[in-house]
Amino acid sequence: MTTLHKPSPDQPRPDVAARLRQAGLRTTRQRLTLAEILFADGCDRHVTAESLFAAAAARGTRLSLATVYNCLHQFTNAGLLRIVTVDSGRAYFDTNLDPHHHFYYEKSGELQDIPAADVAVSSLPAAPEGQRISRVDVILRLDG
Amino acid sequence: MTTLHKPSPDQPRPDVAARLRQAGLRTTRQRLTLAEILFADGCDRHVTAESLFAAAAARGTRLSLATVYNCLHQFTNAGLLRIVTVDSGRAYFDTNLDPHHHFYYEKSGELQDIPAADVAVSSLPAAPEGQRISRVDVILRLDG
DNA sequence: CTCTCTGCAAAAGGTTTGCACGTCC
DNA sequence: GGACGTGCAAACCTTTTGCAGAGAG
Repeated sequence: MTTLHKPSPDQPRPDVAARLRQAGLRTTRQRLTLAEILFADGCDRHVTAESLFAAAAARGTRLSLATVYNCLHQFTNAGLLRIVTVDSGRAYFDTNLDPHHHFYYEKSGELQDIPAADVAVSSLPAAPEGQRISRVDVILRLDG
Repeated sequence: MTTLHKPSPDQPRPDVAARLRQAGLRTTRQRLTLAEILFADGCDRHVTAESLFAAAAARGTRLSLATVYNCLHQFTNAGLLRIVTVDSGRAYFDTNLDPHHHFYYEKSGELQDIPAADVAVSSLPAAPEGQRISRVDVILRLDG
């Protein structure tokens, strides 16, 4: 049996904990909570620091906003998240690591994935001398 | 001959002043200075509020950063500029209004235009129900 | 003369940092 | 026990706002 004397609301699933360890991150309570929210069901998520903080608060975990920022960057550096830049003033973090693109609802600030296959970028210019293209971002802005 | 008694360093060219008036904006000293920097030579420019502020200061015009922000938004609303979002935390303004895309040098923060013709986006997904695609942004991120 | 723009300072986000304390291994 | 993470508050940076005074038409 597992630890029975601590029926916390953010009881981590083993795969989430393993995922953190594989990424070289210690499995602290706060990281497990955030990882659980982000990765547990395998769905693609787009979060901001603020929205993730709210989600953690909603499930009863007490942690500070600074820790959310720290964890988001640690997860990003560990290759568990990537940053989507669609708005100067707010950073979005995306759990979907495969190449893909985004719809951005400018009114609501929502993001929606577009599978890479749905956008055919058939020709690209060469990178300038001495440069390497690290990523191709396609953003379809929706004004409705 | 034109006004000789005022050899100011930001003597506006007539076309810049006309451009402001056509856009429905009063030709104030500050706007003329900024418009001169942005539009005078017809080259495409990418500025941030801070860089434009510095450019204005460099040519000896005294104006406040808040005014630069105000003017940038006024120019944008008047259709003289557009915003390029490549970095959450800083807004770039682009004098090139034609459809086109961007190289973004992540190290230096520089932007470089890519003509629309150089990027062939041959298929796009349909906009979600009730939505309209207001813009397609393609950003090629360079890490060098 | 009126209406709008500007300047300033202050506030408002969002994000980062420094340091003492706590906790994972 | 030692290294690493966390919490808090304060700092930071970019951007916005409110209001009094200046300038354009």
